[in-house]
Amino acid sequence: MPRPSSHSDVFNAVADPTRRAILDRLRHGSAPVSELASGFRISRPAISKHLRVLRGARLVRESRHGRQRIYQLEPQRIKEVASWVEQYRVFWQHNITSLKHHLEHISEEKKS
Amino acid sequence: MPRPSSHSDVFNAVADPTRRAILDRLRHGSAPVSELASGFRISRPAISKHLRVLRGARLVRESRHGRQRIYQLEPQRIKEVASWVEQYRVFWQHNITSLKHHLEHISEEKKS
DNA sequence: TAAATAGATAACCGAAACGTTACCTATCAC
DNA sequence: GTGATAGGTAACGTTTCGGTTATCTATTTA
Repeated sequence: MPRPSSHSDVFNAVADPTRRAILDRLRHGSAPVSELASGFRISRPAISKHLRVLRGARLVRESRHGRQRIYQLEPQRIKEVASWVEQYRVFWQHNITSLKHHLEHISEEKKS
Repeated sequence: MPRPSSHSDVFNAVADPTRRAILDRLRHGSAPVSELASGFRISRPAISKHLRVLRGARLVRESRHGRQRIYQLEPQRIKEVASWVEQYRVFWQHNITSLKHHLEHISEEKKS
């Protein structure tokens, strides 16, 4: 019995390399679907599905201009990933002293 | 024809909420499997599988002590996620001026 | 109005993900 | 040695994912 997986989860949206590539492309400016699709060998319906996931996660926004749909980066929710990751920074910086202090700080918080 | 998906991909490993919870637990210190599993309602084999994925992504390390296997955080590869996310910081900080400068800098790079 | 273009949706398929139960191996305690 | 404990592996089922082709709608252009 698998979990619902929330479908609008940012971590999940960002897990796929094609979707990350789309976001990376959008960092350089908004673009219509055809231009986004041109960078990949997969079919356009496949791109449409990826865009739907990105929309669901509210990582992009769609606006219509004529028969084109312009996609735009909406980066606010990437902060969720950023703040999760930040909690690990002290660990990979392998400054033993600061790590020790950090862990001591945690156990202090537990006590209170 | 789905992509190979690399299986040791950090983004993929981190996409699952149970695996993130395991990593979060390990930030507070190493722990044997039984202790890691006690926080979840899913079966221990399921936990074992998640741990295998985390090992595959080299996000954790296993060391054996008697019949216990102690899992330890190995946070170096989270840097990959961090550096990807960092590229978006300028966007969510919605400082229009800095964003404009940023995009101009990009187009300068394109020309060269 | 008719044809072309931009793109989404539907139906389908194979593979992977995630869970389960059953079983196996290794170590510890009696 | 025997039983209990720690934890991995195997086999299996269901759901989700990521891709495809075919079809549909909306807009633009001739």
